[in-house]
Amino acid sequence: MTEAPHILVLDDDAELRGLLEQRLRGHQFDVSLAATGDELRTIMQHSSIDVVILDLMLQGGEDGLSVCREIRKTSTVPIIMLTAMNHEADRIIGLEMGADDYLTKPFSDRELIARIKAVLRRQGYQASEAKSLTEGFQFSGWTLDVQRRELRDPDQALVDLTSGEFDLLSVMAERANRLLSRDLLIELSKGRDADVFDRSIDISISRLRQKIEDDPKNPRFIKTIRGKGYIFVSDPSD
Amino acid sequence: MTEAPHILVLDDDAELRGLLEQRLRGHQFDVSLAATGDELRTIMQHSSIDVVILDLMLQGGEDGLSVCREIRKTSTVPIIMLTAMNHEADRIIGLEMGADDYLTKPFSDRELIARIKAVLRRQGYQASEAKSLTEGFQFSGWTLDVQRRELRDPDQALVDLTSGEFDLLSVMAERANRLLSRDLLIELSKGRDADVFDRSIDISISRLRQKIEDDPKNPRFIKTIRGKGYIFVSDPSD
DNA sequence: TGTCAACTGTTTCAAATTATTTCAAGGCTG
DNA sequence: CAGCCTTGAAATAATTTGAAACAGTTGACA
Repeated sequence: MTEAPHILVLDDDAELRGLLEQRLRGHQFDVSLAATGDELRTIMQHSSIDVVILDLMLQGGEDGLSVCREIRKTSTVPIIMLTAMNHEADRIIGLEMGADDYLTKPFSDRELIARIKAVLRRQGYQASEAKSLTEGFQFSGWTLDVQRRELRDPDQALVDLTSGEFDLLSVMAERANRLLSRDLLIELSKGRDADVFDRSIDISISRLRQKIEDDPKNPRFIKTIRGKGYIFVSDPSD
Repeated sequence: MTEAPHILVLDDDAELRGLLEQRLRGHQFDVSLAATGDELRTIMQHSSIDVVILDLMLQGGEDGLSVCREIRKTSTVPIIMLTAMNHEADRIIGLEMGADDYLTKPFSDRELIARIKAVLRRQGYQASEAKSLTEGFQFSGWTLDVQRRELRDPDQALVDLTSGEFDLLSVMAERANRLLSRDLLIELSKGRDADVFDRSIDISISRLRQKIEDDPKNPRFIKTIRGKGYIFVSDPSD
């Protein structure tokens, strides 16, 4: 029996906070509320959060995007942004900053719940990301075992990855279905900052594709987003 | 089980308002009423609306078209306009302003209900607009999977789209059956403002047509509206 | 009805971006 | 220390995109 997912809501509007709390509890979620970025930080340091709901527009010096970016420095928790306007620019910016989905105000309970469940499903929710560290990742029959540092294909055959390739794949699998910039990938997988002409990630991606893609020219898993980076598409649904 | 779609009616004629409310409720819709643009704004800010029904002719400073345009700045909710005259110009103007359909007064319940159901179906009614980001779009047997960034034709064959083509098709599918200006398309799909002589969208459209239209010279999905822009028709009847 | 200007469609080509190969430096193993 | 492996820089190839040019269409207006 899995426990209820724990949702953290950051919004400076007390009324909306209360409303969200009520609705989410009604749908069997655990809920924590924060009015400021500081409160959010405190809560995240002390409890295990499964989804963060962030208002794009906060009063005071803060805004949702910088909070989002900050969360992303230390966590891969799914983030859903709330936006006032349904403007596609918001979407692009939000997703580039590392949000997983967004919702336009006003929204119905139904919509919100659907999105929460969708991001949880997409991230392969298993009781608070505890699984990823201990057991690894699964995608379309493949298994990435972080402990043993082994990758197995759908026939359970070992796929020989170099250390660097394994690190890159881990980092991407851990952030599946998100846009990942080259800079971020270099930082996360190679532990150094990228300089302006750093294209080493392209080479690593290319080598990884040769090993895990059926048809490396038409990759299923590692998609290129021109001008932005890459997305590792995992597929909990099949 | 899905909730009843929520219809918002804006009309300054109290009698017609009451009549519409009664009829719509009789057909299992949720109904909200507004007599002025201000009322409409208030309601839209606080509840999640699935269809707006707008009278083209309002008294006072406002008219339906400007209200329509204003709604379109922040929302993709389907709009049905009511017009007094059966004049083709009205229709064109209405579509230009972003309406999804229109009805000439007088009209029967049956017609109104049919139009409402039609726009809901066209938008792929599924808990308002919640579906788009997480699930994707379907049109005439085709499948656009936003998550995987893949397009499949009716035979489920993968259609190879470039990053830019995919983005363009996504924003068009998200706003299917609406007039989309070049400027809007550039902003939404390329995330930048259009220059005066920017015709990059034409080229992208042309390339997209080569890939998804049976006969690119007589496109079924992507229609050109001379002097205005393009419309993505999600379910061409011919 | 014919003409013309405005508008749209398509091709061509070059710049920008991404993919892959080649190769050498450095690391690791035996 | 020789041989093999890994990695990334440099070079090269391939792809994507949009500007420019040209072709085709449409509709206004004489």
